[in-house]
Amino acid sequence: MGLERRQIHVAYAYQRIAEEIESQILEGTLKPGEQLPGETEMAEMFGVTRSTVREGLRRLESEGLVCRPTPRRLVVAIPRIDRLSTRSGRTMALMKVTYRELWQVTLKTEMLAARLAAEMAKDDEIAALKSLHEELTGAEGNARRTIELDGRFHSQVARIGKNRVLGLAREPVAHLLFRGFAQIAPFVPQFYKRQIEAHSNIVGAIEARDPVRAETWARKHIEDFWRGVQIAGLEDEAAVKNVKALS
Amino acid sequence: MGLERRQIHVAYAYQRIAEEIESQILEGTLKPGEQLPGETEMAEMFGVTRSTVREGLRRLESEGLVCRPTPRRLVVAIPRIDRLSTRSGRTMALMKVTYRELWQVTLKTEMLAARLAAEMAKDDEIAALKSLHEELTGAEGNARRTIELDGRFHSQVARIGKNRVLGLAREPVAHLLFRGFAQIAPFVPQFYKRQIEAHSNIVGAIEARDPVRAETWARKHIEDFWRGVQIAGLEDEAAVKNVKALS
DNA sequence: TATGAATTAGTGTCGGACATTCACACACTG
DNA sequence: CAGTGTGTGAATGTCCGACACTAATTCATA
Repeated sequence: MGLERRQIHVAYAYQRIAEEIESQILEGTLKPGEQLPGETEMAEMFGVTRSTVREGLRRLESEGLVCRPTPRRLVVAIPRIDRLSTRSGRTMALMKVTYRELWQVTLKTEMLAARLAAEMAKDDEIAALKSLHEELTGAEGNARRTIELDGRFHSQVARIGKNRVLGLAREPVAHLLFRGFAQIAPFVPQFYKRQIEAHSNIVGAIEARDPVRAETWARKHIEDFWRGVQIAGLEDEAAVKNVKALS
Repeated sequence: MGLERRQIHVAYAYQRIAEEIESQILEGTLKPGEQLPGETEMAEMFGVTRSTVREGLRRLESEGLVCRPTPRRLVVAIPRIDRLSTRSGRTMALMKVTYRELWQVTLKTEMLAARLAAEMAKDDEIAALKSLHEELTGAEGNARRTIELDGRFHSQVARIGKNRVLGLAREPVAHLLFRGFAQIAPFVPQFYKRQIEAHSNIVGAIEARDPVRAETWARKHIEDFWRGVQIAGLEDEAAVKNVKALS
């Protein structure tokens, strides 16, 4: 039986400022796009110094809830997905997650993405996908470029599926996993061709609006990647050595 | 053909400070747990004022790369998963993602979580799961408590699976989706019982180390949830009305 | 009306200041 | 020696005031 540890947390002024503004954004009192008053004005609004306001604003900025298109305009914003991705990616890297962990999740997300894409695809989206695919075909042998284009290909597939939650969830994971291509390719040179072929089939299935086939090929594609991971002996290896190199 | 608009971005001092420290953390020069110099010291290290350093630090703090257990200790940290979750959750709420989007993803994550749990479970983890399940059984009829315990149940299942990436990816999504329970329960009172039954079966399958059955029950469980969503007519409804209420 | 110049106001940064309180070291007690 | 009290110093949180630079706005001009 004991004393519960409860946060006393007599929040500092700069924290309360941040929280206050945050609240108003989340409540909807402040709407995305709306412009906030100047620092000086806020300072006297909240009864603190400008320095204190600024410290609070830095936090909101970093959280993506406000942004400054130019130093003079401070507007309410919706956090950008890619920023969140970066952050998740960094965290996973710092946690030293393994290829196995990444792969298990990616297998599922990419299958889902492919299926949804086949269900939802519109012609222009397919065209965009094809053009990406062709670019990738041309990049055969170039690991760096392949990784870049592969990532964009899969992102595009996901985008076609019109599921923003999936987009949010898969992005950092897939990104980290596919980076591993660089470590695998030297062991399995035929990987380029296999990848291109799998992508072809995925595109084909999406174009044919065949969700099942799309999902199947996505599965094959990602399973194939796992084989590569195994050949390279990376299963339980941390997926990212040098976290810094992520950006 | 034109001049590309490229970010000129003559970074401000406070940004550079943040980036510099960030770099050193990501590179590994600064290791988690390590303590940083005082603000004054940093200020003269970087040749700026303390105010400027502070603004930079606020960003790092908010990113979770450093934390202050007490105002006097500033230590390098690994971003906490729950903080990331909060942020993703907020973003999804602000984006007004639908139940459909959340559900499509959750179906897959929870199936995977259940399967992995059945493969990896250790006895004490199962015990913990059972105890959670009993608590939930006792909460029948209480929506708020049910949501809380249901969330913890699913998180525990995921934790048993020993896949941190899955944990990271599913947490905010599942959290948001399951909150919908409160809107569904009034329409489908028998939901409490169905949920308890499904959880029982999941626990049973995990205990029996039967991945397939675990996955199957997880699927049934989440599919059932979708039926609830449909009955309540929420399919394409934004999953979170009042973002603020996310806590 | 559209273009350019002038004005103004606000940001980024600086330096200094002070109260509070926390970290560390030391003394004290059992 | 372990564990508890005390005291000192230092660092934080907050404040104030100031200035250069630049971007938003206003005004003048064609």
